[in-house]
Amino acid sequence: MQEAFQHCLQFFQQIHKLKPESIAAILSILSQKNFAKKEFLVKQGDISTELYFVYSGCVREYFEDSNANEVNTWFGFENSIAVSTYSFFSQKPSLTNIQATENLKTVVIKHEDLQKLFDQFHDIERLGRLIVEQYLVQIEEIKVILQTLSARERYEYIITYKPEFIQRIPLKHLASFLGIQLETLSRVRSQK
Amino acid sequence: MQEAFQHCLQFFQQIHKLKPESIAAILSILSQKNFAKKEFLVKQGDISTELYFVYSGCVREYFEDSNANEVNTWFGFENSIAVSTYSFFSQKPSLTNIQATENLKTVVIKHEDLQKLFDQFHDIERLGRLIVEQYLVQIEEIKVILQTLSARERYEYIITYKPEFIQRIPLKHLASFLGIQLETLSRVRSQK
DNA sequence: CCAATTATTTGACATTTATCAAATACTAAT
DNA sequence: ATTAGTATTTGATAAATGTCAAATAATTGG
Repeated sequence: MQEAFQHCLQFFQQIHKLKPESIAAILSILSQKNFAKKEFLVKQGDISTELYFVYSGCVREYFEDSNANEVNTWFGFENSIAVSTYSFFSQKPSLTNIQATENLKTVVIKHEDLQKLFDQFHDIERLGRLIVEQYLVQIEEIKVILQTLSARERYEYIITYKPEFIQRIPLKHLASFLGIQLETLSRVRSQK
Repeated sequence: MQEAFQHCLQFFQQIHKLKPESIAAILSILSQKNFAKKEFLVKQGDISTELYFVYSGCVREYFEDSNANEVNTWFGFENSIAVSTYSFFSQKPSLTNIQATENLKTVVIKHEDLQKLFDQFHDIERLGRLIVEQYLVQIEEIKVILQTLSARERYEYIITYKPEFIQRIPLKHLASFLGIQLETLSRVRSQK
């Protein structure tokens, strides 16, 4: 049995316990995909047909704005789900790229397979709902950060609540995630 | 048959068609609640046990920050669902208030009843998942606004994509929603 | 190890936004 | 209509952040 699949399953079961048939069904649709650093899981403009459980490595989600600046919208590490939400949910072209920022091992779930599991297994649909609920609450938290905090306070929030970001994400990416300029972030850091 | 219930049901069915038994089950748990302007649907610190479909009127969601400033996080008009997400999902104390900003008619769904329907009817659980997915995408949109746009651009976004906000929401509330000061918003408006 | 690239810092200055104070405009209740 | 309260605007100034340029530091592939 694949190590990565087990981790993925554990991730799910921690959110919602599944019955044996559902577990078997999920295991039957999982596959594994590895990405080299800088490879893309999802490209802006493409329809995202897959969702990824990050088993090891790190990804970033970003888009290019009208001035071709990259705006980073999300970072994912081990034991998180990487998905271009809008595209995966609506099956319309993705607004964002998802890119490996380290060599990456993922477990893949295809949209089509997942829909079938949702149809067949009520408890998997429940799991899906709960995951989306959790994801939503996390995004709301970041939204409030962007709405209310100064550059310095945003950085302090990261230090306190997302210390792994400092270790693993280049400041250039972190800056746009926090909605500030790289130089401002650098200054805020030095005056701490 | 209550007018408001029908509207609520239509709202749901537009997102996901339900089977007759599920419709009947939903109708059996709906109730109606009206709020006078300034009344609270949810109070910061309380556990939110209800979700509201706004039939008429307008609500705002906000919290008080450490300096007792109000930060508005969401506005809801007719045909939307007002819910303190974190609290309703987790059944922990709410981080936000939800308050009627106009006299308000709502259809109420109790958390406890909803969980029972989720257990009993797979298609209602599906509906729940789809609603959360839509809500999430909307929040991500606002998050990007806060992450990337200047005060002027934020205001222009509202004018273009949320014109009803200008009509129905006092600038004071809109300002904190956009993460800018009231005076800045006023100036941005005058120089257009 | 070295060269080339990429990441981060620093400086000078411009621009945007916040802050504080006050004036004006609007609204709702009597 | 009048008054009190609330909402919005305006002005002067301070503070925060952005921009552009360049220096320094770190990392990576050969």
